[in-house]
Amino acid sequence: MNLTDRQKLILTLIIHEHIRTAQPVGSNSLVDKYNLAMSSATVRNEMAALTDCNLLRQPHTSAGRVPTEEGYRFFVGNLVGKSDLPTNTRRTITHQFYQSRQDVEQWLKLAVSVLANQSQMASLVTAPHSERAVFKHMELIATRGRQVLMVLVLMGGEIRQQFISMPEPVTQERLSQIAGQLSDLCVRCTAENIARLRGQLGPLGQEILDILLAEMALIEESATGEIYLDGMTHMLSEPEFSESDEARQALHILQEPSLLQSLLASTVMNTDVGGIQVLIGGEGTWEELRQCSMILARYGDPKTLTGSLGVLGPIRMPYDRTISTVQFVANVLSDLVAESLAV
Amino acid sequence: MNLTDRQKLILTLIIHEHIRTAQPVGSNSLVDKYNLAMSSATVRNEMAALTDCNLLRQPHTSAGRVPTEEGYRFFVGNLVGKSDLPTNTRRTITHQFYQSRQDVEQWLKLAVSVLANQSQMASLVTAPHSERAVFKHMELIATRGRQVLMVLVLMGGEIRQQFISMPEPVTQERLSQIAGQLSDLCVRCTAENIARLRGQLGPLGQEILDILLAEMALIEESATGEIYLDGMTHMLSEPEFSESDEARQALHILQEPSLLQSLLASTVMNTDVGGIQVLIGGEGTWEELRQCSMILARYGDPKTLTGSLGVLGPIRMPYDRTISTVQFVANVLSDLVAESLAV
DNA sequence: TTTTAGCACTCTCCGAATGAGAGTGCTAAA
DNA sequence: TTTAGCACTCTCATTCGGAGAGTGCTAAAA
Repeated sequence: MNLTDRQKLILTLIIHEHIRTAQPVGSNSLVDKYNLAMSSATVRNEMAALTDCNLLRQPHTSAGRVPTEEGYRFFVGNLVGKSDLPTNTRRTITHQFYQSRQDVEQWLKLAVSVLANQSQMASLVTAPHSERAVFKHMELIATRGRQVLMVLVLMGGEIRQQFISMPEPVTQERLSQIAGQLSDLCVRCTAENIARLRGQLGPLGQEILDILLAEMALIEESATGEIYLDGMTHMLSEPEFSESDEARQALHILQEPSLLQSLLASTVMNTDVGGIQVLIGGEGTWEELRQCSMILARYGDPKTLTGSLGVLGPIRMPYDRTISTVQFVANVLSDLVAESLAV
Repeated sequence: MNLTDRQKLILTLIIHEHIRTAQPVGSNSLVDKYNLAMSSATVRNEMAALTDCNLLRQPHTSAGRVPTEEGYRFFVGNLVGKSDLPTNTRRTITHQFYQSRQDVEQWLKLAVSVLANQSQMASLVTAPHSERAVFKHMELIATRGRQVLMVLVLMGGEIRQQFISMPEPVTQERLSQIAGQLSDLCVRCTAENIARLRGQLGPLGQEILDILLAEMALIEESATGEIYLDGMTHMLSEPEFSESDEARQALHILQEPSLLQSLLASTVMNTDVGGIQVLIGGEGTWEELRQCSMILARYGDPKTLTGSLGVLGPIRMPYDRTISTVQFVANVLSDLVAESLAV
């Protein structure tokens, strides 16, 4: 796709103008608004050329032009600059993170809310997660009746918990003893190694071992950590979603964990930490996202713990600013993860 | 409000018909559809009377009638029967709960999803929560670096956890020792009693004690447990929310935890377990809910642990069926809580 | 060769006019 | 007390006719 500088300029301006107004952009209004040093006829000729390249599209004869998905893709790939977030915005965000409790859950909630507020779109963050589950420590805590909470800590620092129901009430002392014993035996072990312990324990220990194994298998299977969402209602204020049926489809993808996981698995999970992925109009694969774009990034420590985050909005979104925001928040989270990994 | 039986019948039929069609109901179509043994003129007279009582309303002269909020309130209060849920629906729901893991979190997620699916509306469930926080047990678990997870169990079985950041790395043995010591000292104590221990511990113990106290204060302050939501997208398919602006306002209330908590606090929290509260059109207080109704209930064990649950939908909702559903799910959850309280 | 002025043409988006349809309230008779 | 009949009202969908915005093409200007 070889475009002249003037064509690139005109494409960029049309995209900016369309993002601002959500309306088709005409040659006259473009020349007027940006004081271009050429006539509207010239612009019209260039527009016709861009339309031939499939970068622009006319909703109908005698309407202005609207960027196509391909147009947006070209814009994002070639024309969008590395616009940094304003310094004071960055400071505000950083400040919020340092003010919050030193607590992964708090960070993630804050991150998803910052993304939603800054971008005015729907946002998501997944908790950091490691592919290999290596045992570090476990606790068993009596809650009430025969219900016991099992807390499992993995080497990366990831935490999982699950309630289990004992066949009969067990005292906290006994639970602590079993947990201590298992912790000693299993430390630094993967699920396979732990499986070899079967038969070396009492009946109660055996039962808990099985649950532990099941949980570790579950962790290794699952592609992501817990999913946090925010800003869903922002979608509803965009004009393209005023017919709420369009919005429903897109929001449905976010709210259905299995759908969202497979979406993430086939896109951003293949990206390196620090990289950004831009999904425009569902890219032909995701029917429900035909009207939407997503900007996704990966954060964390590549070797140990990684998670995904991103925003979902209309195709007509301010890509430069949004990409910077996503990138910045991803970096902040990566730093926080690194910091908490360091002793 | 004294209505003749015939007026009650006509009001009921109009409400049913309006719920079905979302349209104003006219006298002729009503007589036709239900084969009434009276003429449309008679119906018209009764409709005029009901309009005088503020139970019906005309969107404009020469349109049919639409129930007013007051009309719905009268209907719900006086005319709606105790329609039980169909047996096989009840069986399906119960079955789902018994198939799920014995885990409070799983139960709540299932409950909120059952409510959403059965009612085809937005639904919410809050985790069971007790007003008084009485200490039962605590654990401290090293995760990574200086991050430590504090798990706090209250007498009712409620669990809270929080990450804390130690000034320097601490071994798991030391943490377990402190946790054991504190657990022994604090068992069955309220926050005030625990506060008296200040000064009787080493510096590290002291620090953890302070965090423990802060957490217990937080628990006593908070009105509800964690909030689970589901079915938000159902709202968007109702015709009254096709202009998505209306939907945004209502969904916003659900997604803003503080708003939702104060809404619950001023309504269903005053209800006894087993009771049902129906909020129609925001009841003049909740501007954002002017177009909505909520059906709320309280579940759990009145003395120890209670939570709220309910659905949010358009005013024009099938109250009888929805009330039964909410009530049934509340009972199921109450049973599960009671069962897990029993040893 | 490139740019631009001019112009005919196209398509959407109101606003007004119109008629069909549904529903009402009133009156007078059953 | 109920009902048939009727005049009246209001919405809704349709049609029609500019006004406005924008295009593509052509021929002249740079």
